[in-house]
Amino acid sequence: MMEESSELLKARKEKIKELKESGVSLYPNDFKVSHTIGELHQFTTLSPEALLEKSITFGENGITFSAAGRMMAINNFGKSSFIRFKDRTGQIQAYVQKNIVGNDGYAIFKKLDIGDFIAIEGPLFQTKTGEWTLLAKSFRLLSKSVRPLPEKYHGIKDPEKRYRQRYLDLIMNEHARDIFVKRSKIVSTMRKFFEARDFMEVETPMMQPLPGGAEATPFKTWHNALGMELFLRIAPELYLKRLVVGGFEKVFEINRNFRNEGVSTRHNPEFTMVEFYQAYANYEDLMDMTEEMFRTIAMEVNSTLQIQYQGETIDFSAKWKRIPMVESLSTIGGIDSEIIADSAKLLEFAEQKGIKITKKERYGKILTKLFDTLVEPKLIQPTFITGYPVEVSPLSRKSDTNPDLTDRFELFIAGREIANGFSEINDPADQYERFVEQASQRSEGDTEAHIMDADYVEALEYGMPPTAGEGIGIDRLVMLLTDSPSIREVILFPHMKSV
RNA sequence: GGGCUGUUAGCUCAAUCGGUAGAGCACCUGACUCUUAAUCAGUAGGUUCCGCGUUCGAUUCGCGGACAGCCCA
Repeated sequence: MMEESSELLKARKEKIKELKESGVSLYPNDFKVSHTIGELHQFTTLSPEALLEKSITFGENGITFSAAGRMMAINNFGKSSFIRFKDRTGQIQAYVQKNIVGNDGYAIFKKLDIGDFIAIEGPLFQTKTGEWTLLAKSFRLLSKSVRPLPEKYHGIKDPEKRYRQRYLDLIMNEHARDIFVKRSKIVSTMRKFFEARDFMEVETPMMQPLPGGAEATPFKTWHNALGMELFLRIAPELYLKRLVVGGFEKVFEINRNFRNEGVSTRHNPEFTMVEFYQAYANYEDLMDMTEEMFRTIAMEVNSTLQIQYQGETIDFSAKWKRIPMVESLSTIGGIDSEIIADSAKLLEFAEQKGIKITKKERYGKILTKLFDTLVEPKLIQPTFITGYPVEVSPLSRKSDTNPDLTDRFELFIAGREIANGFSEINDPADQYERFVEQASQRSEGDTEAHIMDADYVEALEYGMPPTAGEGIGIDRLVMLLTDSPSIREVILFPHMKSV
């Protein structure tokens, strides 16, 4: 890359040579800032009493501040210049005058470029338009940039470039920056939410000998020293429940899962989930807790419970609906309840709708597929769908009132699944049978069916307290709270094909 | 996996019917000590994503490929 030689790069390299010859250090490492730019702006809003108390004075003879940041704009006037520079907390203007920094100093200043990191030392004053500005008594180059930044007004727009060179996106697009600041806040708020409820954060294996806890195709890898195949985890679920067996009654893990699937506006092969497990709780307790959590996060991040998402207003405040899946198929999906009740008619109906059903797929799976296409996209407001069929819920506890259904829910917002929770199976015999059933579906060609995990069943045989657990897709939650149409907007470095 | 669209200067975008590829910003030179996308004058900057084909001539038309965006499964 360095040997690339456009006119622009040549011009910068020439300047670098001249700066070096003037004895200017291009990459010094000894400068200390006194204040962030955000703090400087705060000072300008203080009352006269507060300023007096802190001994802060403004104007040409005011006290000296030192701030540093990346130069974003230069307006040059021959013998003086206005510049804009920014740090993580904001942007401020500085005024550099030849008669203050001297002829030699100004000559060096003129060789600096947009994109360079600079330190300014001097007092704050107001320009004739009232803008607070740092008057440069002195300045210093802190780091030279060699490549020009994207255009100052239009910035960088090409999505491919924004994702591959995210640093440019973050420098130029305030909105992109805000998304990731919010993302960080969402995760930290969530973490505090759990800690306040006596949950313990844990880390379980990302490399697993048996990939489990979800229905998905895993990535494979190889451990040389152990001489064994390992899989990147598709979910932490089974390990977290082993911890509940071990006596950690409230645990959570916020981390990456990996699924060997295509990429889309909703899918990235690695994505972040929180999973949490609580002993002596059931799936209904978790629905209550989920509502509370989402409200807490929304208030912390957006200061409102009315979420604007892609033109829709999503209301987090009202009590969220809880609808059994079978009921939703008629009331929302518009399927006649007689058809739903009859397995053969249902199959016929699904085929009419163009939904592919393999011969071996059972009633519960057909229900789920119909739900995915006819109901899910219509669930805009937060809605818990409950009562998932046993066939598609190999880790969920069977309902006491209907053994074909499980004590499970999924949460849908804006037509997307965002959370999945259930009362856990703690009967080892039941779990073993479910695994056997999954294995048979696997042998019939369902490559995503769950793998028998005898080690996990053994753990259950030592006894697990009644427990409920849930997973929430962090990326999708961030999409919602930042009004982002694509998952790539909320992942710093989304996966792209190599060029 | 399928369909549609896109790829032109560092960035954002133009280019008529197939006829010497342009602009703004950035860069460079000059003027300018209160600008706010500063202004004014001038200069320079191109593998038009890659390959093949049609043609006297291809950014433009055709075929193949790469990457990306959107939609669908």
